[in-house]
Amino acid sequence: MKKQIEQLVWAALQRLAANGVIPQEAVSAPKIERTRDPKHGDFATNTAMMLAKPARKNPRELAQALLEALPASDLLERCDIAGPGFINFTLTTTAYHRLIPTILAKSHAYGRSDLGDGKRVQVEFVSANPTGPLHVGHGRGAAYGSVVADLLEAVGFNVHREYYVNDAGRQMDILATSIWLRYLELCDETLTFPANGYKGDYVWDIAATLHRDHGEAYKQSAEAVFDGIPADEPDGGDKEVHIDALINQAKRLLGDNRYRYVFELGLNTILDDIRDDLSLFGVNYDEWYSERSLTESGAVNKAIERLRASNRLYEKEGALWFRSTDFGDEKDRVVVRDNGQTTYFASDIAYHIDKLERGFDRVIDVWGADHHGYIPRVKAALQALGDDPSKLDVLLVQFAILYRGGEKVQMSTRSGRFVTLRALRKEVGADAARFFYVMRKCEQHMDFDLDLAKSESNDNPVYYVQYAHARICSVFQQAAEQRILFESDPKAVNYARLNESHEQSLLTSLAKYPEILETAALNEEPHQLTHYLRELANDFHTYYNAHKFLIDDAELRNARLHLILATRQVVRNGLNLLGVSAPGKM
RNA sequence: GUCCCAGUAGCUCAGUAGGAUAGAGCGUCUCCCUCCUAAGGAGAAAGUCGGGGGUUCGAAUCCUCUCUGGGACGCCA
Repeated sequence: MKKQIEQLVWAALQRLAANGVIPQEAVSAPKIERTRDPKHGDFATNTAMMLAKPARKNPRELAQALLEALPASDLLERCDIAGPGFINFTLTTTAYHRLIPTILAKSHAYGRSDLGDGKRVQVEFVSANPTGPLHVGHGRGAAYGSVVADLLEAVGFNVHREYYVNDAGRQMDILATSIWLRYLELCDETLTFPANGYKGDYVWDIAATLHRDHGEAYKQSAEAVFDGIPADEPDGGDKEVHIDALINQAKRLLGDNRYRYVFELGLNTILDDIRDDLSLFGVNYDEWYSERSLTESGAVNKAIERLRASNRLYEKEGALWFRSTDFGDEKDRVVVRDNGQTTYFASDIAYHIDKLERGFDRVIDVWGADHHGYIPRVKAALQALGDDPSKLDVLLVQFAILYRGGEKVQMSTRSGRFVTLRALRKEVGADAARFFYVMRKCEQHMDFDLDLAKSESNDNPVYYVQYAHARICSVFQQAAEQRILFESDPKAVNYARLNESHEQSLLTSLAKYPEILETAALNEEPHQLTHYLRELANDFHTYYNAHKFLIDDAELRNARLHLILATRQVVRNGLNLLGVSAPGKM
């Protein structure tokens, strides 16, 4: 509907420009918006006020000229000039009534568009290190990223969903070593577990698998393992030095093959768990991209060589630095450490080059807000290599801070004290969790009150929206049970009978849906959709309380039933995009 | 110290590519089930949009200064 008005105003502007009323160069796409107050009609534009200055005319006069140039349309009931020069458009009720059969015909496709023109967009999200189960912080990125991806797809982008698997690097070595030490404990060895090791129960589980499958084939005495290892932090040492020494010891004592086996066992077990967890959360990927593959394919070295060739690298204190300050970063960054190992940043450069080489028109990274300092250096690297950094958009998701009993819940993967996404899902359900997560703008800090989320109270807006859907289903259930006749052809219904104000506001809300999808998708703001659904549900519940649908007047009954059928379709479409179920019964 | 985010009703938050009288939910206070699910609805009270300047026909929205809170600033990943 909005688009149609836009086209009308655009045509009028062209006509005025052709007649020399306004300068051609001042003409731009008119801004049409929904009015807040129904007294102002359905849509309004401030175009006349915007053009008043370049046209050297009084805004109201210009508005009048614009109205006279407006092509005729059966969409419009009337157009008025109001206030300082607004033009208000009031649509005919038939325009709204026509919406019902349109929605029912389009069904699940109602609201979708081809705005994105099939452009290829990659959305990378979650990408948590596979060193432990996902926790509730990852959950927000998962819900947000997947809804953004779905929204973009709904407005016509070709979307590729990707998880970057950090399957190389020191954290993974720490995990492998932690598993092995727990395994030794299962072999009745007595040892002091390192302060910096992974202490979660899942580490015990993986160690138990190793013990069950291989008995004591991986056993070494605790004395041998800790021989010559510098002190841990509680004993006055450095925990980082301590754990690094233990990693080296594990590699030496186990040998390459056996160490690799433990490492892979840990990686695969946890990755499987993450895959399973996300899939049960309604989050699915097109690709799981391995960090290690970048090293193995030589992509990391190639990226470093390219930087070297473009003269952006220098050596200092034994390390190799990238001069990111040339591109606005605060300080230069290391790509190869003094011990010869490439940094995580080096892999990330290679990864982002690879993303652009794969031909995406746009690349979206969903990161935790703690990574914000990381953006300039990645963009700097892309720029240094002649890529277009504006193709990369990084969306930062603020942490969800958990509260339990009014107290902040401390989280740390390493210590094993965290609330997993899996636990949250089991407690509050995937529907409520997803809805909650995307209810807030991503850059907004979020207080996630576990007690509130756990209590299945009616405070939870997801129930409110789902209830609207279930209620409509229930009406049709009743109609069937009472053998009430229902005209099955939406085109054979007399919608002119819908003249209650409740019906009008419900129709207005239904008409807004495509507009909401568009702005929610283009601004990467899923919360707009959750708010919209709440309003739509509110319109329906109000209507439900004010009027009865299963009435004797067959003509009116059919009109009303089709209206709520269309409403159900839109509620269902919206919930579906959020990855939330639309139950037929509650 | 530098950077990022936030500050709107008692609480949690929408609204910000400038638009008409700033909106919801929760909480509080009144009402509504012989009626398609009361997990609902109707109504009321509640605001110096952190503060000061500026830009203009018009500012919660843009600029500037300032106050307050949260976070980030490794040859970690």
